[in-house]
Amino acid sequence: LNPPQKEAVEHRGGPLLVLAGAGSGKTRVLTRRVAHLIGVQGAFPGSILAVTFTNKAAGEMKERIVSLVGAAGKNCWTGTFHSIGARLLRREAERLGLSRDFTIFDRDDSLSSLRRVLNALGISPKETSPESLLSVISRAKNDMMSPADYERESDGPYERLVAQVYSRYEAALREQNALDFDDLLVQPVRLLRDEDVRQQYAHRFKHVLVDEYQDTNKCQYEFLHALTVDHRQLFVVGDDDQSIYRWRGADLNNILDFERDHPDAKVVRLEQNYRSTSMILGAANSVIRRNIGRKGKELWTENGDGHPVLVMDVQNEQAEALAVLKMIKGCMQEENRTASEFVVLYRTNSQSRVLETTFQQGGVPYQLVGGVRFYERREIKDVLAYLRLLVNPADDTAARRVINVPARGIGKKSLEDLQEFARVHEISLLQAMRRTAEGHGAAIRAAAADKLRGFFLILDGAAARMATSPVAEVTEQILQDTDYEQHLEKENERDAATRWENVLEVLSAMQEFADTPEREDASVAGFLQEVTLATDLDNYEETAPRVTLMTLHNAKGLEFPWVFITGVEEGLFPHANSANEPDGLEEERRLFYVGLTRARERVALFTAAERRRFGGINACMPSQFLDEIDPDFVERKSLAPDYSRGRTGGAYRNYGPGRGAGSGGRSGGSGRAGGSHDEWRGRQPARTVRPSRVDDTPDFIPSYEDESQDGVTVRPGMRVRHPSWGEGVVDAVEGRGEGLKLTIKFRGGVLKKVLAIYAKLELLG
DNA sequence: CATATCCGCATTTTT
DNA sequence: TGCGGATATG
Ligand SMILES: Nc1ncnc2c1ncn2[C@@H]1O[C@H](COP(=O)(O)OP(=O)(O)OP(=O)(O)O)[C@@H](O)[C@H]1O
Repeated sequence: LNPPQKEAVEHRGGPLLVLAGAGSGKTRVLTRRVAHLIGVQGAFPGSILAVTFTNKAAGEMKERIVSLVGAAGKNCWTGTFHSIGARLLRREAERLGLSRDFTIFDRDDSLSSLRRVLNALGISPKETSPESLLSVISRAKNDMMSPADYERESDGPYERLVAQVYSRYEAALREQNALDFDDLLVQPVRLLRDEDVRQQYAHRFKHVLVDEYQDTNKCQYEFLHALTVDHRQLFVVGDDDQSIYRWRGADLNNILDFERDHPDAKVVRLEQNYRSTSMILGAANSVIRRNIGRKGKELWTENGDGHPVLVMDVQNEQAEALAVLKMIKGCMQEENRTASEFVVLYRTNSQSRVLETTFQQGGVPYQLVGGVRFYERREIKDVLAYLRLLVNPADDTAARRVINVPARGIGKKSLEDLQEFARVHEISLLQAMRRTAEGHGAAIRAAAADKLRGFFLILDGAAARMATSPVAEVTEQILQDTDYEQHLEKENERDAATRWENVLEVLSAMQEFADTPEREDASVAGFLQEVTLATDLDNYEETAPRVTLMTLHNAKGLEFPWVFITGVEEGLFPHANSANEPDGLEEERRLFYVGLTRARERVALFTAAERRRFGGINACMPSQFLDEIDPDFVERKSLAPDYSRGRTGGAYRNYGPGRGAGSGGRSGGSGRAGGSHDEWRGRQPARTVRPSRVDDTPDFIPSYEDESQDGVTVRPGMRVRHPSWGEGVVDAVEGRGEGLKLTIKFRGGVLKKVLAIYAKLELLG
């Protein structure tokens, strides 16, 4: 630790803020602080509450503590705000009038409940989008506004509508004994408004520590305040330049006003960056300097200059993916790097698709973080819905989910009738279903009622087994009884196998959960909770020999030797929608800063001339952020500018100025410097099976052999040789550029379809 | 009521 | 382009 780091770690008395830029060791300081509190200042592990940004980081911190002080270390509370909130609420459920078995609703469940509310209010989801309503409500909750508060302050017809929906939505959740994600933050604050409870917990948690403080919201602020207002042992670390969650309610003022809110606060600044080369740091600093209202930090490093940030112009997203792939392959081969050293970052999840397919075809293993979460997949949620009903029979959302899975002849109409019956009799949907099955409920068709009886046979059987058997076994029986595998096949033959595998994975997760000794909450509710709060990031294996693909948001707090950022184009990054939000551009810039500062050694930014979006091809302009990087830290390169039908592509060519792209000279868009297609093609050697490297390829672009032929027009009838299949004749040509596929007839009439750039083909004529 | 097919819309980012 | 909701048909 350097002196200021040490000062922070060893600080005694009063609130402390470590305000420091990227890679300056904030997280390290936080971890060491916990160790110091226990090891040197004699704090009990049980008196420590440490909030981390992921559950994984929380687990690692706890492990450290346990290795430091032994089993007692388990008594400290570490976790994300959400998981800590959930844990607190399970303990204190009755005080809030909740049952201990409450269900945590994910976004899907919340939306489903909201849709039902809209339906009951006669509001058409077409006119009023449930998604945007939910986000408004979520925002209100994170700002600690109750439905009544919202109603009071509502202005105009839309807000009045929101107020009404919000209030009904909350009631719907309470009726279902459910909490949404935001409740996990809001309800603990409500809980701590009871002075007795507050004192009890404030007394227990004598040391409260928070990582990534810049992205806390009002609600989290109040939570921390309630716990620390008396003893003032609040230790937070953060970087205002890395706040990227304003859109979900994060309040930068929490960190900006820390000193004002805590007059007795000490602020420690860390200015030495240990992560990145000075080129990368210089590039990142030059970008973030453009934001206004910053605390302002000067970062320096003892690390060497390193290499400039590479800016690559490519034709389209396919060329982009391929270029990334090739660079990674080249580096792995020639610099002996492992796949785990690379991360590919992007602004939107949809950009991962082309990367995935390219990596698959190129045989490079990857690890996708984010996107559709595992436990949000339909088949998984179906299975878990049965468990949810066993734990919490009031969970109408789960009931709605499984009522017709597998098909029981209960469609829209019967469901409506059942829900209406439940509403009139003030019972849960499950109870309405049971009464109907027993013959004194809603009037639905006899066949459907019969199927419902079958449903309860399964559910009640499972409930009975639950007392004696492990969850995994109970679930397995449910799957058998419902013929779920067959259901999957009937539904969609193509995906059935994958889906079933996912289901089996859940079973093994249950087993693992049950087999892990000394769990705080080993109940089924505990399992469901863990699963709902788990993110991909928690399962992320940083040392696995795979390239990481993830959004820039998910990359916060991580570091990699090599960072690729794709899609650095106007409208995508910064995202067009950000223009609608106040200070949206600044937040995008912070996100860019976060991306750049993940890198230890090298950064490559990609900007495409065109990109497929919604099926159409859109022309793209390079992102303004590229111009904002100080030219001294940039090296600009252009890849083969254009591909035309029937020619395999791929050689790197250098068109741009070697250095200092600056702001001028970009008006023509990117990557089109090569003139017309024919002209360009005409200049290529007639036949180059293994082109020598383009001379001016700078040495920091990994040198690799281009595996495709370059500049050759392939036509049906041409003879080729394949290393393993021997000689053959091109039968058909489809696709273009990097996606060029050849159907080749080999000896014996064997037809093979190959991607030209990967098949090591030799052209014979 | 289930199934097949069509159409329209979407992509910002996440617990 | 691809999914999910809406509509038509059996
Ligand atoms: N005093 C130090 N000596 C050597 N290396 C250090 C020191 N402090 C931190 N590091 C290293 O610097 C890197 C960044 O540390 P850390 O992740 O804690 O920074 P951070 O400020 O939390 O970064 P960010 O805000 O970007 O997430 C890590 O690899 C860490 O091991």
